[in-house]
Formats: sequence, C-alpha cells, structure tokens
Amino acid sequence: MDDFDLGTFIKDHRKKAGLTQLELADLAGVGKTTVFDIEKNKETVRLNNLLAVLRVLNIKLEFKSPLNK
Amino acid sequence: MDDFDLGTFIKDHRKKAGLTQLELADLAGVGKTTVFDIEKNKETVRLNNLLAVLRVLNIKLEFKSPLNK
DNA sequence: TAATTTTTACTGCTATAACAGTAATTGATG
DNA sequence: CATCAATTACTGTTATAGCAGTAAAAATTA
Repeated sequence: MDDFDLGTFIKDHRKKAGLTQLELADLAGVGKTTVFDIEKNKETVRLNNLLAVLRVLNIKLEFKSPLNK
Repeated sequence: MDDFDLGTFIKDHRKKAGLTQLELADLAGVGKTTVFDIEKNKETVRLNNLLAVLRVLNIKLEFKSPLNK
C-alpha cells in the first residue's frame, strides 16, 4: 500500500520510455521540478500533476478495497 | 483509467463506514473542504491528503502498466 | 411538517506547491 | 581524462489548495 516506491517506479518507466525528466515534464505539461519531486516520493504533489505524468507513461491507477474486491 | 469516478467511490465507502464528511476529515487529519473536494472529483487535491483519506477507508492504490503486468 | 443532521456552497486568509532560472553534481560518451 | 548530457539541488516569485467559519440547501429523522 504505502511502502511501495512510486518514485522509482515512475523513474524506471520513464527510463524505459527513453525520456529525460524534462521531456517527461513537457509531455505531461508540468514543470521539471514536479517530475523531480514525484520521483523523490514527495507526497504533497497535486493529484492532477501526478495523473498527467502517469498518463504519459501509460500507467493506470486502481483503487482496491476489501469490499468491492 | 480516467473516467472512473473516484469521488463517488470514496463517498460510497465513507457511507458504508458510517462516517460523515466531517468525521472522515477529522480521522484523516484534513479539512472538511478537502473531503468535499475529493468526493467532487477535484483533481487538484494534494496526493498526501487523498492518501490520508484512502487510508482511513482502507482503500489501497495500485499502479498498473503494460510492462510489469 | 418541524427539527436535526448532513452536505453543498462561498469567503478571506495563510501556507506552500509549482514554476523558471540557475548552479552544482552525477553520469555517459568520445 | 575531457565534454556533454542528465539529474539533483536551491532560489525567489506566483498561483492556489487547504483551512475555519458561516450559511444555505438537501437529506434524514421524529
């Protein structure tokens, strides 16, 4: 849930996509600082910015609860 | 991925947990406005605030990509 | 229907995320 | 090693999310 390292996860996918932080930032329409912060697991980033980055990298979000499992 | 209605998803889980927006906000350590915004799908909320709410409701996040599937 | 609770909406104010710019490290590549 | 590219780090400024407070609108309950 939480100890999952989203930063490196994104970093790895960015690398595999052959993108630099700046390129990813431009594609996602965010500043380079934001991409840097995300890869450093800064949790105060805004959801829309994170989603924009995930979209570029073709990463999907799923919400799982014991209920609707 | 994206058309998923996170707001009502969270709202439903909050109801099932028998919590009001204010109670959920207090438990999560955020303001009531933030809970309200999240349930209204305001995507500019900060990730840490969203995570705090998800934690209270026992909802887990998963990131899926075509690669590590 | 009246009373109570909950949700939605709006308002200043404050804290800070996001930004561009710059610079210093680190990492590749020749 | 030297050069260039990429990443990390820090800065001042600006835009805005988050907040408490209040109030009005829905929903719930008696």
